[in-house]
Order: sequence, then C-alpha cells, then structure tokens
Amino acid sequence: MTSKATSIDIAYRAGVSQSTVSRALRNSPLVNLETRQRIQAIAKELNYKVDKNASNLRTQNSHTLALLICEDPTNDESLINPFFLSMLGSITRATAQQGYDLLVSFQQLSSDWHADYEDSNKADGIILLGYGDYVDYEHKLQKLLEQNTHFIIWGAEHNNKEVLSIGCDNHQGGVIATEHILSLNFKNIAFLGDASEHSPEFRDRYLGHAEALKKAGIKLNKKCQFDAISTESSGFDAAMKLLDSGHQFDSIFAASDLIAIGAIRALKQRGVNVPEDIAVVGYDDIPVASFANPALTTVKQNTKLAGEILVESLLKLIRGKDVGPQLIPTNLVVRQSCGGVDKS
Amino acid sequence: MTSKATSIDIAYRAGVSQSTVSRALRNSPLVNLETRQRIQAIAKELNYKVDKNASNLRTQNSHTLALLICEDPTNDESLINPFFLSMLGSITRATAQQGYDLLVSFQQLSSDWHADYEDSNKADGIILLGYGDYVDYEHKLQKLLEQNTHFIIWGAEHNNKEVLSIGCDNHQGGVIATEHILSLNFKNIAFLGDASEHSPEFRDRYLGHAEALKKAGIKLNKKCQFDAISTESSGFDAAMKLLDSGHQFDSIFAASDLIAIGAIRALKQRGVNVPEDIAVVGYDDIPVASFANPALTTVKQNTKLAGEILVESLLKLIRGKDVGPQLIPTNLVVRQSCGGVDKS
DNA sequence: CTGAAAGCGCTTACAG
DNA sequence: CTGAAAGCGCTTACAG
Repeated sequence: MTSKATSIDIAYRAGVSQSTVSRALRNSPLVNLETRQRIQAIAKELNYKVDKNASNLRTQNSHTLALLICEDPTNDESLINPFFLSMLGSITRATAQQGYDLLVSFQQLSSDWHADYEDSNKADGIILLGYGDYVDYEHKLQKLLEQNTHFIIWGAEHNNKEVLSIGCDNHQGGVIATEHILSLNFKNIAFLGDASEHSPEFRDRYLGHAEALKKAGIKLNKKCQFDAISTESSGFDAAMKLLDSGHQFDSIFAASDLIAIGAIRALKQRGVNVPEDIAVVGYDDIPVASFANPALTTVKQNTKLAGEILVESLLKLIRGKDVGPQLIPTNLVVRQSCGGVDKS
Repeated sequence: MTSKATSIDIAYRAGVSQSTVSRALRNSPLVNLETRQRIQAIAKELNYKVDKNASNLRTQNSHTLALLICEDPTNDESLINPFFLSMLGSITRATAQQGYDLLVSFQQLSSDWHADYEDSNKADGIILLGYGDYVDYEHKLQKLLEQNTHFIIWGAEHNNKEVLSIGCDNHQGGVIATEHILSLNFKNIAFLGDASEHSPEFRDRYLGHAEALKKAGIKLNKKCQFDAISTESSGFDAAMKLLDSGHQFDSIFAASDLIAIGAIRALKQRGVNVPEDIAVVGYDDIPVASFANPALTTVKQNTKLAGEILVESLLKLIRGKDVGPQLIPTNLVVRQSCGGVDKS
C-alpha cells in the first residue's frame, strides 16, 4: 500500500487488460460505459493518478509551460518588479485554466540561460517576462529560434518578426497619460524614463507622449527628460537631476509607477507638493500605486487579460496554429497625484 | 535536425553504446575520461538535453517541487496577498539553487485540491502557503498524510505533530511590536485581527502582544479588539468599528500590514492623525509598507531565509532525513507610523 | 468493445 | 572501462 498504484494494479482488480484501464481512465468512448465506470471507481479508491512522466514520455508532450522571469540584478534580490509579480499571478491562473502546469524560474541577467525546458521535455513552451530590453538578449532569442523552441515574449513588438511578442499598447498608454495631464491644464511636462531604443516599452510610452503633445500643439520639453530604469531609487535620482537642472516644468510623466513613486519622494524632500505644485502620472498600476501618497494616477496594464492572451497564444503556437503579435489596450486610473479628481 | 537528438544519436556518432553515452553525460568516472569528453562535446554540438520524462520515469523522482498557494476568494482575484508573493520569489530562488524545478499553482479555497503533484510523479514534494488557517483544511492535510505525500506547511506550528510546519516566530513578533509601542509611551493598545484559534498565526501574534503587556504590568484592552482578516478593506472595517465603539485607545497593533493600512485609511477619514493621535504598528513588512503614509512601522518576516529553510526542510523530508518544525526570528522595522524615529 | 504488443528515452544492475 | 538487456508506466496502432 505504500508504493503507488499503477494501471496494472487496477487492471488486475478490475479483471481487464492494462490497455483497457488506460482507455477507461482517459474516458474513452471505446470502452463500455459500465466497465469504464467500474475502472474509474477502482482508480479513485486506490487513489491512482496517471504517472505524468510515463504518459508524457509516451505522448511526447509535457502539458507544462515554463515562465522565465528576468531578474534585475541592480535590485535587492527580494524586490522583483511588482508588475511582473502581478503578471505571474495571472499567468499562473491562465495556465491552470487551460489544464497546464507552470514551471517558474527567475533568471539572473548575468547567468547562463537555462532555457532548456523544452529541449529536456519539461515544458512545451516558454513565456519570457522582463526581456523587453531585447538588445542584450538578441542572441539568446536567436538561439531559441534556431532550436525551434516555442516561446513568446512579453513586451513591445520585436523587430525580428519571427519572435512572437505580446504586450500592452504602450504607445496608446503614453497618449492617454499625456492627454490626462494636458486636460488638467498642465503644459510643461517632464519625462522620466529611458526613451532610447534600448528600452522599447518605455520608448513607446514616450512616443505616445510625444504624439499627444504634438496633437495639442505643444512642444516636447526635451530639457526635462531624464533617464531612469524601473526602480524607486532610479526615479528618485532622476527627479533630483531634473530638479537640479533648474529647468521649468509643472508636471511629470514617469515611465513606470516605481519611477513615479521615487520621483514623488524626491519632490517631497525638496518641499514640492504633489499635485499642487507638480502633477505626476505613473505607469503600470502596481498594487503599491493606490497606497502611495498621494495615490498615483497611472496607466493600468490589464494583467489578467495579458496573462490569458499570453497563455492562449503560446498554446496556439505549440499547436502549430497561426498567431500574430497582439497589443492589449490600457486605461487610465485617476487618483490623486494629478489632482483633477479627489476622492481621498 | 528538426526532431530532438537522443542518446542513441549521440552513441551512433561517438561510436559507443547508448549506455556509455548515458554514463558519460552524467559524468560517471566509470567512463574513460577521453571518451567522456568526446561524448559531451557531441552532446553539446547536437544541443542534446536529457529527456526529463524518460529519466524521471526511470529513476522515479522528478527533481521538482510544487508550491500551492491558497487563494483567498474574498479578494479581487488579482490581489494575491503580497506577503505570499514575496515568499513565492524567495522559494523560487531557493528551489533553483538546489537544482530543482518549481511548479506553481494557486488553489481556490472552494475548489477541490489538485494536490496530486506527487501522486502523478510531477513533483517530489509540496510546499503549502496560505493554509495557516488549518482548521478548514484539516481533512485535506490528513489525506496528504495518509498518502505519504511529502509536504511542508508555512505557518504556525501545527497541532498534529506529523505535519511539518515552518513559520516565523509570531509570538516573538507580537512581543517586539508591543514593546516598541510601549517604549514610545503609548499604553492603551487596540488589537486588530482575528485572535481565535481559527487563525493560529494571528493568534500567536496576539499572545506575544499579551505577554509583553503583562510583563509591563499593563492590562489587555479587551474592548479594543476587533476581528479582521488580512485585507485592506477588512482592516478599514475593523478600525471603523473600533472608532465607533467609543472606547479609548492611543495606539493600534494590527495583525498584518494590510490591516494596518486599512486602519490608517479609516483613521484618516475620521480626521485622526497617525502617529500624532494614534500610533499604528503592522506585521509582515510587505513592499507596500514603506510606501504607506505614514510609512509603516512593522514586524518584518525574513522571506528570503524563510524560503530557503522551507525548501531545505522539504528536501530533507523527501530524502528521509530528520526534520523538525522551525521558527524563524522576526525583527522590527521602525518607520513613521508610531513616531519615535522620523526620517521622512 | 477488448487485448497483446510495441515503444517513448532514459538508467542501471549484470556480465564481461 | 564498456555493452546488451531489462524495465520505469504509460498510450496507441493493430488485430480481433
């Protein structure tokens, strides 16, 4: 009783062949209904579970997806980008919903990629999170491509069309954030975040920002742009530089919530009030956003939908169906950091 | 070239038997060094990876751990307890460090447990997170025990000694939180959180609180205790009840940060200043804690260490070694919500 | 509707 | 040091 029951044990008890047990457990209509039910009852009684290794080996697929999350080494190791954590939650759920298991792994930027999940038949496909900064990963993606690995990458559309990417519409997000600021009569918007082609997601947000400005007939305030990566401290530093630059601005569009929160800390430290003196919009709507002080007005990425689409698309890819890149719409969440609505 | 290479392909190329290939790839000293290196080179060239399903089937272990996170259905589904998310991060890392893979799954409270990871040989053992509320799960744990599943549960020590539990020292945490409040000359402490045996972790915190009070010769303020589960809104509600009760108090010990944050919102809404009028201490040190307004003074659970110990202990259990329950020490993080130190 | 048989790709006694 | 062989527990043509 200590060792696990196998299909042969069940076959013996049911007085049928092992093949019939296997069919019955998969609920095959080939097996007589009565026999089927009897077998299933015995299986339940014995607490029998199909051995995944055996069935996967036989069918040559694992019914498992792997999620690789890029870990920013500049961060304290316990501080994974909270946005990715939200995505992790929704991807986990979406995967389970499709009857798949999910293998999760954090990958150091520096270390060798152990993206051999598919090669070793541990997973049928891979979801890449946090590799938006694709410049540094190009050769690794190339290798995945060469190996015919099924994978999908979260982020801006990739310049290599063979790489399937799913992401939120960062351009549109940049537009709505900027339009919101403008609608509140701020006209001189600073931008905090790396807008180079090195950070395609930030860049798209910036491009949307620029477009909205242009549409409104307002010039980009190039002097008030400072690079930042998506951490609180980087946002703090960038805002300090902005402040020290002496250039005029009445509002800030931060390329991420973490940057926005850091910037607000810098502003406060210099005695600047948000939103009375300076309005701030963030991006992501991470859980912290609503607890910030003032609560952040921000562009929400729909992580639930994103997770579902990511998983669905990867599954299609695995099954050899046609899938293209997709852009998920974003929406504005108005809180207090720009004024406008005050529901404190 | 499209289909994956097998050990037989390598054997063919290397001019040896498949058994020798298998040995060489596991770097067995039985194989001649030169032959071994030649085989490994060919494997690399062919981008060969051992098929995990086959090797797991053969060796009957999966080198995989499963993590089950209990999902509180009262929450919006995107809002997983941030403390669990931190734990997830550290467990993922600790698992990888041990050369294991991690299967992650969120389980609905209501739904049937698909804790069949081990039965189906998908995992060698299971980590249970968020099942501290064990009363409701007793029979399920019992079943796991009966099936000889290797599992470990995060939380307070379990009354059933067969269940291996690892958790932070909640009693000690309650003591240090309370001592801190007392050291700042608050004497009338309200407690927010369910202190019944239904929530063993909260209860231990409460017991530590009571002990510290007793030691200081101060009576428990029983009238100022209100139940709350670990959500912001529950904390808000509990604080409202406390306020409405009309009983006097000068400080609050919240059984979790989320409760504390909700309580602070309630206090603010009623025009009560924190920490000037009322001091508040939380518990957990979730990422949000430092962004709260005022930033939360709280009891930090060392999630990094906790993840490591959890994984190590489970592995010991799997390997048949002796393991006992462990209590991880906590420490106080002083921020602004109690006054005392002000580094805003 | 059912059974006997092959085979998925490994690991590991066993024999040399 | 190496090879032939068995077998892990399934699924699924094939034959009846």
